Amino acid sequence: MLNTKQKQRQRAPSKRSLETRARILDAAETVFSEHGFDGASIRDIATRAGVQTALVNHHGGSKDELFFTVVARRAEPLSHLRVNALAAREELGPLDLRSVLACFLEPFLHKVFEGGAHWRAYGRLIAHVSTDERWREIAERCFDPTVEIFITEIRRLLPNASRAQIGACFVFMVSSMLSICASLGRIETLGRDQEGISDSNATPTQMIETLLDFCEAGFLAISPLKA
Amino acid sequence: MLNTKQKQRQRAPSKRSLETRARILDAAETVFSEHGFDGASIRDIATRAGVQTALVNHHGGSKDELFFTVVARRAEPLSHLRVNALAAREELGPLDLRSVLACFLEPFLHKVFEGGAHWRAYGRLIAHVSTDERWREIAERCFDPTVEIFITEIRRLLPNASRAQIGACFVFMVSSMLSICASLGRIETLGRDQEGISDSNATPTQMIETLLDFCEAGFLAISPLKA
DNA sequence: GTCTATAATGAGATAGAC
DNA sequence: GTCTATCTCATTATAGAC
Repeated sequence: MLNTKQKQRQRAPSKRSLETRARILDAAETVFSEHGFDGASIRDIATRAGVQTALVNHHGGSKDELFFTVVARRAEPLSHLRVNALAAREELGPLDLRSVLACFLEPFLHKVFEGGAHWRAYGRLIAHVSTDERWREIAERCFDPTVEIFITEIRRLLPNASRAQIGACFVFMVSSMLSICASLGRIETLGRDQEGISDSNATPTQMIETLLDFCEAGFLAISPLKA
Repeated sequence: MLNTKQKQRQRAPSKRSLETRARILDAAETVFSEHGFDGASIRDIATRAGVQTALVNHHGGSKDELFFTVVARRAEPLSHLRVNALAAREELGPLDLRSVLACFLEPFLHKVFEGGAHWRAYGRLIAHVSTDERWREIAERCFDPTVEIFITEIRRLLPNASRAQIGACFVFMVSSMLSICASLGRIETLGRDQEGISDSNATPTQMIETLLDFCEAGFLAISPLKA
């Protein structure tokens, strides 16, 4: 299903073609994020992009290929942001656990909160990808190389935790991170009391801090300090 | 979409009818859990149940109604397991945070790990429900009454944490719990080193303990002990 | 590259016989 | 309650004109 070979382009595509392609990918990102893979239709995508359905196939290939392209498109810049954040932090002195987790979580969540509607849609899209075994291969190809780098750092910082525990906690952390994209409304609902009164407006910054507090403490809890 | 009114039954359904209905709901549960709502087809469900497609509509109503029925069917017994666990634990003495979280997480995860293929499928199904805003209403009706009980207890135990923080952490916890259903394979992959060697076989019991460690510490981290 | 038109398939739902 | 047969509609994908 995931035949993702690139077509050999004979010539550099025209500017107009590139714009159309970008519009189609943007539209696909939005529609996939709202309805999931099966619930999205090429027609919806074409309508939103303002083109004909045939053009979606022309630029995006099959529906499967289009989905992969949309997920992969932002995965690479995201990976760079994460790795660069880690490298920049390493310049400042020895890494601690919280910094490592922050370098993984913050680039993504900053984009989701402040990167505009496209990144917000992308966040929901990745939440879909993460709950469907069908897209495991996409997740592995797009995200696991970066994840391995961070897990290696965490293992170094938590030598007394087992690999299985660290792997499990990393998945817990990613799921929690994605729940901010997929379930923000639910977080806000549960943050109110029965009269619907919230005792604090949860800003994006506060939400990221809460997630970091939660995950940092969670990782430390599985690492017995006395070996 | 979520018109869930019950048909007025004129007569008690026959035993055979009830069995057919159960087979259809079981099949729907499996197919929905594997392909999501949009990816599942009434025809798949009928084939798996060994009946004609018309029978699926007859017993399950529309596809939407069928989906709601499948999610709600196990939500009620699950809610009772959770509330009963909390009540039983309260008999033994004052509640602590870990016990409250365990009474929420363990009934579900015990069923997922030991309750057979149906509960395993149900776990994956709920993971789907939780990442799709479209099913918020189902989640609220089926699960939020129980969630409110547990959040009330947690607030009592963590008086210095804000409601917003507790709500967020509860969503993190639920997401982490569901990741065990939806991403068990990914947890196992990330728990190995690059040679594919795992340093500990993660049993269900160990995984539940890891999740409890992670979440308990996470909640405590957002509760400043000195007011 | 872009469009119109259509092919080919599969979907959910239902009417009506038994 | 169950089954056969079918209706109606939406889907992906492509062929071919411009």
